[in-house]
Amino acid sequence: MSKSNNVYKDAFNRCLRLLDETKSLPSEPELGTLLGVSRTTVRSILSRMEETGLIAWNKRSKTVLRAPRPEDFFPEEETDSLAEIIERSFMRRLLAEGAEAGMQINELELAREIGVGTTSVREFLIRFSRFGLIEKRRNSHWVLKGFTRAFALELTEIREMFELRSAAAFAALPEDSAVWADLDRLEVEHRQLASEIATRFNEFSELDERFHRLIHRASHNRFIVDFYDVIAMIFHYHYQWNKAEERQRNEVAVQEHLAYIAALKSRDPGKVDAACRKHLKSARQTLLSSIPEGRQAQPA
Amino acid sequence: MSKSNNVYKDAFNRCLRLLDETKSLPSEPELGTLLGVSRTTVRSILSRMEETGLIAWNKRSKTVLRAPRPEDFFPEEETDSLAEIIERSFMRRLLAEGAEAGMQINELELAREIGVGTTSVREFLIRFSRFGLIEKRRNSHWVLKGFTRAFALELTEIREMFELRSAAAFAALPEDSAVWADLDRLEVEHRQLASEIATRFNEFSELDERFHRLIHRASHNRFIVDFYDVIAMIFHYHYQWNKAEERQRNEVAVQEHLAYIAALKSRDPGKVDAACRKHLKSARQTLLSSIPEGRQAQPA
DNA sequence: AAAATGTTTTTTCCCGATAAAAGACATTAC
DNA sequence: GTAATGTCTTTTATCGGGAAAAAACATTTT
Repeated sequence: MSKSNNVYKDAFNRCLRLLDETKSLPSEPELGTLLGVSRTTVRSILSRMEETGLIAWNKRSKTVLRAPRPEDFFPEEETDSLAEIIERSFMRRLLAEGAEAGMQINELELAREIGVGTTSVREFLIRFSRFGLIEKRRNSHWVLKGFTRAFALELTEIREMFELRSAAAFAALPEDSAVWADLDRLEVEHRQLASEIATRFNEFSELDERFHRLIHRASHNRFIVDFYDVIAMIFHYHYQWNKAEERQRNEVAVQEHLAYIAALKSRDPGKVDAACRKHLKSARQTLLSSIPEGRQAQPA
Repeated sequence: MSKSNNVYKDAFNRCLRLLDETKSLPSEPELGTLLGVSRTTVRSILSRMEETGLIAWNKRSKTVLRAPRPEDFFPEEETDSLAEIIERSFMRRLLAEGAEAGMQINELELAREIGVGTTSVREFLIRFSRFGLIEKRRNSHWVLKGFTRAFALELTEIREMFELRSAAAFAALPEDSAVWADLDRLEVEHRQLASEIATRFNEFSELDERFHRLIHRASHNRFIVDFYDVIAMIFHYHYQWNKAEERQRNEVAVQEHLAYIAALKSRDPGKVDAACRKHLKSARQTLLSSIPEGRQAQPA
């Protein structure tokens, strides 16, 4: 078993959802673009859909025969890529108790525990290293630096530097730039979410990420844009395992975003700076307050 | 052949140079620390030294029998790690003519060309991706973004942001911090180099890196410190293949560094900021002027 | 002839295996 | 009894191979 077919399975599931909407499927290249996979994979999907009686397939005609049933779908867990599986396992360990700074990370042990080859674990660790949480000793093990208070402070320092600059660049964008329409759409989504915050507060994370990425993109600097990956990763996992006060936290953040959006639309540098600072400050507070006090770096 | 023994060969060569200085070698653990390798490797080295009549080895006594001869050394090219070999080959391609933005990068082709396994190339590309010059298409090839004017501008933008902040932090460091002694030493080295610039101008690169790293370290922020890797890599390769006006360029830079050092020692924030800005500005100019005009990003 | 389908080739992703190197444990020397 | 040496075990670095997925090429359909 050298490579799982999760790409196929995931695309198959997504394709099933398309069946509900139409009576017949489009051409193979079109489906490929739609699903983000190659024609090879599209044809595998169509083959199986034909076999299981979902469609009748003859060259260009792909007629839907019946609606998909729950058992037609591949199980969710089989649609994840190896990288995602490894990332999740690793993050669970990292944020769990007992993951102290200075700890060694063993590729072989990780691989065995997760049930994957060492190559995949190595590649993951190399990719992950840019988040600043682990460090490699040449020809030897990785060292965990730990999700410490220091890490959070260093992260937010850069974030604030980058976002203040991006926000200023955003506000200076010409009137006819497409970003203003994007911002308007995000504003509407924020208002909707604000009005139903009691039930939909957990949808904030995703909106938050889209909003900040839009702002960072205005910097037109790949290093700033890429750095948001670090922030997004930390927030994603950290809040996934730390639900305390989530609702109230998000309620406050939505309002801050709305003020921030208003400031951007005013295009007044002073107002933008103030609104941005205010939001970043409370974001930092939230992150810091959720780091256990005991989680300190060990002396080297 | 699964792994080359370049660690051993490199450490062996370095150990040979130690023979000149002493009549007998220290203990195995001590040698290990000195050479930065494990005892296992130290023992391999000692074995060979005994075999080739360089030392007499019996338990604790390791007496030097003769001075090392040129033929005792392993060839230089056998002491490089695979990662270094791949990096050099890749950078040569990248900075050569014809490496246009948008070009595809083929792991298999690279591996065959360099004569290594695909795994090593993959790992290299993942590590290299943080430099912002290449980008991965999921389940598909890498795309070259190219060493363009835009790249240089984005890089220097961050560099300037980080270095101004680091320099300010540096100047604010307490009198008894160890960095002031480090700075003094660097100042002496700068003065020495300045006085012999006509013959030693090519030693500037290394000094430059040590100087800027010292400053960046004052930020106490891992993201700032790590970002210097990007700068160092670009400067290293770029100047290696671009020797135009090297002497004059370095002569100017040394003087700027000396002014910068003086400003830091004055601990006057205004002076530090001015000296830092001046140096960064000329560094940016130098980098930009050396990028061929034709090297522009292609429309997506 | 443009765009689809059918077929073949190439590349990516991932595993298992193996030598190099590190690390751990046992024993000896000072 | 500390610190070295001697020996054994584990981990890392790297390759080759094979299935999944992409990409390229050939053929047909509209």
